[in-house]
Amino acid sequence: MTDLSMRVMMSSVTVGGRIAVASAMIQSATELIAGSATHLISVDDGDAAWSDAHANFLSSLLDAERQDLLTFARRRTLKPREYLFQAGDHSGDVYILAIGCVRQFQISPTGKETILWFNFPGEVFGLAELSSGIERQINAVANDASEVLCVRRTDFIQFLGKHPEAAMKAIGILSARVRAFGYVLAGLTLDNVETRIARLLMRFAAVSSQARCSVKVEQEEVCVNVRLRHQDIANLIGASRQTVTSTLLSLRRRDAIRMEGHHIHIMNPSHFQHLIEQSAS
Amino acid sequence: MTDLSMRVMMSSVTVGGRIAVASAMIQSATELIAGSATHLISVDDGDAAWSDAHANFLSSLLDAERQDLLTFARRRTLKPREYLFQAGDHSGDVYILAIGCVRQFQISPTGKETILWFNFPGEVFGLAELSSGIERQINAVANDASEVLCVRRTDFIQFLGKHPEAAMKAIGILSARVRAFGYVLAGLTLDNVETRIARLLMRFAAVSSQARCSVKVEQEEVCVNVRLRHQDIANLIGASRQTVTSTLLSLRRRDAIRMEGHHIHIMNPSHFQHLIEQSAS
DNA sequence: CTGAGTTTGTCGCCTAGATGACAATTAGCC
DNA sequence: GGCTAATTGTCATCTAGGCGACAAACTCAG
Repeated sequence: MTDLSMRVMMSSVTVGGRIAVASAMIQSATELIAGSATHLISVDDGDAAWSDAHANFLSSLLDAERQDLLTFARRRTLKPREYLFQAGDHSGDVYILAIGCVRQFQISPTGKETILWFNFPGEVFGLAELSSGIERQINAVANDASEVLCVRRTDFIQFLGKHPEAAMKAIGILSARVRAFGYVLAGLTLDNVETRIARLLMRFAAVSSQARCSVKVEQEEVCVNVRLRHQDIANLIGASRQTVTSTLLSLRRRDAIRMEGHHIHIMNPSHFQHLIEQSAS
Repeated sequence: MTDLSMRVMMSSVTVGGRIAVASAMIQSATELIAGSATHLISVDDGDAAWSDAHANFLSSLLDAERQDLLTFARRRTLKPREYLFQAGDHSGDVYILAIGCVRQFQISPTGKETILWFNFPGEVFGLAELSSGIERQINAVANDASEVLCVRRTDFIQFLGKHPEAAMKAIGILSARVRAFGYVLAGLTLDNVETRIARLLMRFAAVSSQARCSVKVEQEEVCVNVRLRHQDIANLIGASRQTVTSTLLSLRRRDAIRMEGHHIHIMNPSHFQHLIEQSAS
């Protein structure tokens, strides 16, 4: 497969009941082309939705489409922890993440944070408020140093109108997102904290870009290449920070995972998957 | 406002920070035109997403669009509890609910049901599996006697391609669905069972069709016109049946709600809303 | 290198809510 | 009307995991 054909490849393909996720990343800020995939991680079938939901919208576009979209785009650089938008804002932009990682979350009246989504390079977001000019309902903040492309809502709508194929892709991504949330929902009510954490890690491992993990990845081992504090994991799975800490510890003691600097490595995915299933009680 | 203009009215409008939901229903199976709204229920602003997510796709289409779509559609009648599709199916159809109520849910390996969504008349669903011809991930079953319009996936895609406006609407609905799930997610992790039930009732009250409630609705009182067993509520909010029973009982004893045959009436929405907020602890 | 600020690791206690096991109702059906 | 199956109401019991309160370990700016 040439690099060229890779450019427009969707990031997931179904292979006999399991899906092989080809993780892609934007290699150059100015080129914005999907890079080559180096690792294949198989995740649970139920998580097909998960990887489609994180699909690289930008690189799935045809060259002409992409070109057209980029003419509308303003580029914006974000420092870690810098807000892209906040609940209450009126900015009617649609965003595409070029580099980095953006966290989307809600804040409850009591100040608790619920993380809804992590955006990885190539993903579109901010579509939700696309309809009427309602104010933003959620918050988006850069998790790492990031670059986003900002497209005015009206321009984006116009773009989609002009390129039905692209609109179809947007619908596909959104649908996958809905399904992914469905799984999260079910998991939240049915699984215990350990299972929820384990599943989360598998998903992020499949979806986060592998390329940046400096440490040599052993044989089966996969890397969850997202900077996550225990508090973040807690906000993601709806548990308390303490519980996350001790669960993670227990997982480590059982050699299911390993810390490598600031990210987690899953020692043996298939074994880990197995562990998830039986722990589900 | 004439009946005619009503036909293409979107089902929600923003009114000073709160939204007034104009509940609409399909009055005649053969005509498929949105009926007139009789009640206005205001819900929490955060729930704007909720009503947009339940938007009446069919009646939001222009006449020409609707006509075009209907040429593709086969009609199917469902008895209560009859399956429309099941996890594992390969039916690549997109559905539009004409009459009745359809329940979408997942079954866990241990046999537990998680209800993801209730479809009300006019809603599109089954989009999720629209992308590649993956098999259905979830189950859909008629909650009441229902009628659905079935459109082959390829036809639907073609339809959207031909009518960018309609595609935009689909995107809008899907986005709202994503947002709505976000709220459910946050509620699930932050609120206790009483609050979750209360919020659920408010949402369903806003979204379910009012017209069928035979009993005279007192002054402020609103009707949650969906047939829900305690078990269903439990599956919807992720609680046990027993807890739902006793919580509902407690709500009744405090005159917050009232049973009317098989559905629940919320005695005083604003008071109820207040109750939700303070109970949230 | 240093000190403030953040993040992790550890305890013990305590409550919301799950679970199982019933009895009491109610609905649907012949 | 009468019978069965489904649904609701009630308890007593048990536990996962929340919460507060620390100490230890890291991070990073100056």
